[in-house]
Amino acid sequence: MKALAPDFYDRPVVEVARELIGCVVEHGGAAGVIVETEAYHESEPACHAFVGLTPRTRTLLGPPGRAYVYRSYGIHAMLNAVCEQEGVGAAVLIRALEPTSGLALMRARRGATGGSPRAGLSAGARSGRPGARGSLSDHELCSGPGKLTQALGISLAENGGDLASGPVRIAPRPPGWLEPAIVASTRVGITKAVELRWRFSVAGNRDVSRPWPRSAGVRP
DNA sequence: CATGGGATTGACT
DNA sequence: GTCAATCCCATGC
Repeated sequence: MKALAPDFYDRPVVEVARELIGCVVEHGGAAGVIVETEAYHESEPACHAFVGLTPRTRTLLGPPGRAYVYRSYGIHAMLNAVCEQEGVGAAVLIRALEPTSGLALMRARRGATGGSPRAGLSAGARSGRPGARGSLSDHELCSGPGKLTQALGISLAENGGDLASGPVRIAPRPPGWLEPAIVASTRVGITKAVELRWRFSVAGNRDVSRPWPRSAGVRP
């Protein structure tokens, strides 16, 4: 699989966020097409790099084309692609994938421990719902930033890795994804700079993490 | 050194 | 809709 070169990421982060839609993320024997992204830039307060260089933002301020992986809510790993020139804190958060290969592996990882502590044990069995565990649908595997890292087996150990050489790799849009229908909307789960429409997703795709707000103008 | 807050998810009321 | 889990790290004494 041919990966995107570092210079792909060396341009305005919002542009890269849009261009990454349709590209393929691969790790741990599984892969999926990116269907949702968000851009973050040091010039706005929702970005971790807003505060400048700290141990946490070292990768974020480093050279483009690297993976920035951090832990969220003490539980989930978040995968970002570092963008813009070295010294500028900017990254694209990969928020959702449409699974394309290694689905059995994804399902195994998602069903196993590693996500929410409660996921797995008590879940489905007790609620009586058939199959809350062990039989996740394809659309439940990678439809969220924490879900996709779990499905691909991406952990904090991958922080700083080169996205061209791996272990986490990103490849260009495959045939059939050359011109995705992209919708822009506001970012999810943040409390600052909420007005920026820096979230991009594939219109109508079933693997996105959350429905589109009315303002996005997507027809169901 | 102590504290507080998340770029979330899944279970439960 | 509400809520807890859980840990890294930025911030403030």
